Amino acid sequence: MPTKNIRRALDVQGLRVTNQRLLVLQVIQRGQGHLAADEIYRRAREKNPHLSLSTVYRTLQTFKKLGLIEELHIDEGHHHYEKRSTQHHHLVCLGCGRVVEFQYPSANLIKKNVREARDFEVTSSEIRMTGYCPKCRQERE
Amino acid sequence: MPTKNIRRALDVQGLRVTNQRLLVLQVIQRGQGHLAADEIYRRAREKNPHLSLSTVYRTLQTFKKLGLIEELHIDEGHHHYEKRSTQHHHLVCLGCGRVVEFQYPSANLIKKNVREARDFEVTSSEIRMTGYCPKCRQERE
DNA sequence: TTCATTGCAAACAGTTTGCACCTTC
DNA sequence: GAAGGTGCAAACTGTTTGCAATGAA
Repeated sequence: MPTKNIRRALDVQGLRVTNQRLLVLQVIQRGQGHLAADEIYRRAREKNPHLSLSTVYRTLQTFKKLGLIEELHIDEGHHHYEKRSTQHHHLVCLGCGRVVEFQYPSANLIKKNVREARDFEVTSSEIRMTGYCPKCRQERE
Repeated sequence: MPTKNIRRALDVQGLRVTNQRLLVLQVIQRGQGHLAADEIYRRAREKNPHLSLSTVYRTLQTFKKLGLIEELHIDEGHHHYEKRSTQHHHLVCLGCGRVVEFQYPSANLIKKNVREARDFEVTSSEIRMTGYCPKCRQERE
């Protein structure tokens, strides 16, 4: 997402464009999927060692509300964030913790069905599977 | 699940059958879906006021490992637990927090596809959607 | 100049752990 | 009697918040 769009997204809400916000967003964009807050913090601090962790959290909440990023509940204990993009889902290996993303086009169909069957306005959906990747499966034997 | 089966499940692992474990499991079984740890604690204490919260947590971990219950990541901040039963999924209302369960038979198909496409041994899957229930949708207008 | 935003430290919530005592087998 | 389980309090982890200082508009 070019800077211009971020500016607009913030502007519309009367929010200010700060270095911290631009930096956090940059980290998330470069980070290819599901970063935890403390990892975002770590990476962002390489560029701006003054950045505080609470700013990271506040920024993440802000971006979430703006719809710029999505919050995932991949594993226990903490959240992950990633930029909002083409819908994809997550496959979590219980052995090594690796997270594989996969597309599943008919997820939209499920969404539509649920909407109709339950009269629920669905704003987001996530399919999350856990199991063992080929490598960990081998090691378990 | 009758007591006999619980006993066996524990027995097989060399684990002991204690009042606390039976009590926690009973609460979960009666609790019809997704209880948070502190709610389980609250309910169990009505029967045994001596029960400690850490025992509840330890018991939940034990049951999870045994496959007697499942841990869900429905919302932020804390986990939910429910007895392992017929596969169902969750629809979370962002307005009132209500969680509606729904069945989705073709979830198994997705599972199978993912297994084949990714060579991933899938042990569990959850579809989680967020949105607004009819009531909250009305109120938002 | 004004008001949103930040950094810091302190508070929180949920969960885990060490240890002495208790219970199941 | 031995080993596993429990209760308690204290520790931990991830996240949030109050407040004074800072910086974008």
